[in-house]
Amino acid sequence: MRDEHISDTDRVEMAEAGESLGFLLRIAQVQAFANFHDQLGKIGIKPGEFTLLWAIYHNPGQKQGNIARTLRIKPAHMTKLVGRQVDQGLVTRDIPADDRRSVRLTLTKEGEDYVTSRRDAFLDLTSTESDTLSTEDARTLVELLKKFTGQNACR
Amino acid sequence: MRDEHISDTDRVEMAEAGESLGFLLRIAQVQAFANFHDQLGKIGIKPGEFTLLWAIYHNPGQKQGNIARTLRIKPAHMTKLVGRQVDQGLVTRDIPADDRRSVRLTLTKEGEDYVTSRRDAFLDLTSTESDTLSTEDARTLVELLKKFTGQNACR
DNA sequence: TATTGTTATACTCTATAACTATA
DNA sequence: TATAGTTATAGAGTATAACAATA
Repeated sequence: MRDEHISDTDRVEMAEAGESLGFLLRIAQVQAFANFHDQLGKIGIKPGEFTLLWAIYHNPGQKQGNIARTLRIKPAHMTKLVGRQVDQGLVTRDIPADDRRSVRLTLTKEGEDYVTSRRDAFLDLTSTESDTLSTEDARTLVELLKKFTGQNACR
Repeated sequence: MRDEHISDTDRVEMAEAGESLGFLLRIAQVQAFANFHDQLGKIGIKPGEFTLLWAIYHNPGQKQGNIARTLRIKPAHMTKLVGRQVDQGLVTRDIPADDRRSVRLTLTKEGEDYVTSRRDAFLDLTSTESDTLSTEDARTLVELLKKFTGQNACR
């Protein structure tokens, strides 16, 4: 099974791992973020941070835990992320009377302005990420990823 | 465009971002790694670490930089990763006479044993990652990701 | 001058567990 | 007892820039 030779070209062979979903997803994600990051940096957006603001914008008053689960952010990290955005004046925390354990998140006026002013740049990027794929392939890829992650299913 | 209501269910709406390749790739990767990590942890494998050993195993004597580029590992981080594996006695560095700037990586006997003993467990996991997809969909997804990342193209 | 890799620093994210307070 | 979130700590990964050695 072992490649019994010394690599003499620049081509790196990944054997069975080259067919692995986990491996390919990691590579693809890093690649998508490379484009993403380059562009977003210019307009002062960090992917993770903006995605969180985006989620709160579209789900005002949603429970912190639900947003964290959707974005696959761990509770401990979520606390820090939210805290940072509260400090920046972009987000407010509210403790609802009906369940005083939970925290509901809403954007401040500044937070809304932050999102709306960067919305177009953000969406432009997320839609033009796939230079190497045809429109049709990109759509199929997105649909399969949605299925895989359950983002289109009820939770 | 804004959702003008207070979220009253646990469902989190991502609007246009829910169609974004970057967003979905991140979610998918975290999800794939959750399964992956749970299982691999039991047999003492870290995904990134094992993937690097796997790449060296299949490309003995390959230049460090080429492997790093394939795995999308940054040079600075690669130096540390390789150093750790050299310290563990799994990898050896060689400076070739024809280009004394470069480093060629090879597994030691211990490194080869490490990979071969965990090979089946690793491949079992990478092939059974996709519970939520049909075999056909999983195959399509893998092919599209390969196309997107250029893993099947020459470099 | 350009390339290969190293060092150093700071930051982001993850993993884990112990903890508070509420239910 | 279970759930929602917090705090604290350690580690993994990334970004960046300055650097040495070699081509």
